[in-house]
Amino acid sequence: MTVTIKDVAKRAQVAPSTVSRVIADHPKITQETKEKVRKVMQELGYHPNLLARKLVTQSSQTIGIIRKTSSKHSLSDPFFPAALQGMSDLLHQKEYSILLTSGESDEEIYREVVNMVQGKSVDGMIMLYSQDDDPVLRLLLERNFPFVMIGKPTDHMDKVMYVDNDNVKAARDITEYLIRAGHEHIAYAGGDPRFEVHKDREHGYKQALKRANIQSEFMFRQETSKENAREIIKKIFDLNPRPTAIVTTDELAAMSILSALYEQKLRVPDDMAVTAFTDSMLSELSSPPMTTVNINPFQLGFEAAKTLIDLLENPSMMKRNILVPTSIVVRESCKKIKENEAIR
Amino acid sequence: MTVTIKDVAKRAQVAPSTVSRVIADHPKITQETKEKVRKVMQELGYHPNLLARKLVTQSSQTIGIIRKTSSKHSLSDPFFPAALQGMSDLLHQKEYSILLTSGESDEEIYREVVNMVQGKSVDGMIMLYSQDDDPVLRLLLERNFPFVMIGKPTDHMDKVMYVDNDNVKAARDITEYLIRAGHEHIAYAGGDPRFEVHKDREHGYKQALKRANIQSEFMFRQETSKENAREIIKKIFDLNPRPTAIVTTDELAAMSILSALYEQKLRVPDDMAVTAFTDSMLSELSSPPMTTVNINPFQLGFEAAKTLIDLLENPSMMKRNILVPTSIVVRESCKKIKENEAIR
DNA sequence: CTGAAAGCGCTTACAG
DNA sequence: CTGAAAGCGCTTACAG
Repeated sequence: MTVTIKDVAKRAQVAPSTVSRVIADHPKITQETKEKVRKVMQELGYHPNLLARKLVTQSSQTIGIIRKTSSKHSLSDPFFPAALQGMSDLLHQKEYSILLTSGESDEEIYREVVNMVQGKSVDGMIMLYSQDDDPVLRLLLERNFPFVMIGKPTDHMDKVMYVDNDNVKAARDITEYLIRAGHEHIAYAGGDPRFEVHKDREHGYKQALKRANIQSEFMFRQETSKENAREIIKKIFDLNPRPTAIVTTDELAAMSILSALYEQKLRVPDDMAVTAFTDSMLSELSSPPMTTVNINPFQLGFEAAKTLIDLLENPSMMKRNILVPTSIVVRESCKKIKENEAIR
Repeated sequence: MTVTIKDVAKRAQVAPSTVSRVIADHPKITQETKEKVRKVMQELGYHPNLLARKLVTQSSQTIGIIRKTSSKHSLSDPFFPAALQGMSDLLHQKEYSILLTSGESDEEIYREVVNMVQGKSVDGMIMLYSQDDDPVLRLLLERNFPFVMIGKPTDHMDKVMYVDNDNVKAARDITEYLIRAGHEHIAYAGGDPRFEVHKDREHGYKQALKRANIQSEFMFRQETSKENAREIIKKIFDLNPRPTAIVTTDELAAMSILSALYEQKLRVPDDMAVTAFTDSMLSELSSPPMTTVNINPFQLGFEAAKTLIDLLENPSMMKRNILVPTSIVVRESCKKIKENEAIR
């Protein structure tokens, strides 16, 4: 039923190997034969079987993407689609396909990765997270399998290539921005510190306070769902002195906080300043639009893919890590504290 | 370097075919041989080469997902990740992998699909959209290639299996909801009517007005970016009589509208009622939380994948289309118009 | 219950 | 410049 290289060869009266070379546009085949063979391919509607090619060339031209889907939260977080788009852009350009993990639990994901790696389904992998003591990371390292991490490895720093923001700096910057705006009591609502990214951002927040000689520190570490946001707001407004600003570390968290404040009829930025991370359209479209750390998720994805492809094309390449710069996009969710108010 | 079935066979002193059967857990192999072979597989760290298996079984155990990435807009729209998660869940359960298209333009996407289909990289496809006069659809149909569409086909209705909401009804429902709340002048801000989904929703909106004997109709069809939203709001407030409610057809559009209203210091729902579609976390987290048509995107993805797998397992199965029910989730972005006001 | 052989559809040294 | 042959790593009738 399906037409193979042999059928083409027979019809064109050449050897299968010649057809194969025509497909590859091998320079040593005459223009004449090429044309003859191509004509037959047309006629027969021939299309190469990629599976067969992959088997013999031992290369899948496919990249696996490992994502954590654990929290329901992350489903709507714009980071994933943006980073995916960045990877997708570069990989498409290089003619690589994208294979996605679909597991929920850590064990499932681990098994999928084993399958991809050992089953030769992918030539390389991109990890979309960095986590303490991660079996997936260990496996990749053990097998010496090409991969790039988005985020900073907690371990084996010298062995893994990664693409990341300077998250310490990013969080420090936004905190300092608030300090410059006159805020002295600043709360932090971040994520699970088992993930490196959150460790770094906590760190940056603390650094900023320290440098400004601010003693008070208010950390909230649970996933910032709407319910948790309510609690956080409640707690914050019970505090004395109470924080006048909240640093959050993703857009959904920021929106949850905005929402909780709205419920309490508290105004942003008048009653409370709020900042976000990521900077997708959400920050622009929220009410009020949010002042946000733009971490360039598209670029993170793009550079990760690029680094991985470079590595595959040149396996002995020097290890290199890439820091994608961040910037603060000022919108309307923070305002200056008046001098006299700042002192109270 | 890599250990193959032959290596295992040699070490276990059996034939390669036996090893193959052990892997497949063939019932006619003695427990004894199975154990012996499995032990050797362990020792050698054997893992089957999936590529080879796929070539010989002529099945890739992979599903291709065709998505339009054209508009930048769609990058943050929560529909895609939610539907992806639904497909992912089912496919993972059935041990299928997911291959994503990465093309931007229609031509690129088309070429990718040709490659997947002809190159035997996927066993079936899921189309995440339905569009007029679509070459991709034509190709799939011509090749008689198994696929399921999310959305309603514009053509060849009898030949394509699809999973969809009843979008006419969904839009009618939400419009009627507003009418029941006393709104008489209701604007509609929807998307490009080349996509079937938008045609249907326009239709539903109009139906509701007609049934209620409402003459005034206000349609805005451009992609509802923040800028367009500003213009829409401006136009609406110049209208006389002016609409008191806006039906939007996705969450980002709704947020844009909310944002434009916020800029003008107009209050929702007091000055304007706004409704959304999809119902991800966004509708819950916006300020105010939005009354939304829940289209169950996860379920759409899940059912599409399920239908496709059923079809692959039983190619002669009866064509079946699935309608995923929608419901209105009432939150705070609409309120009743007072009787006396409703009359003006 | 197990083995030998053929074959999935390609590519790539090796010859000539 | 082109062909014959071997091989990528599996699976699956066919025998016995």
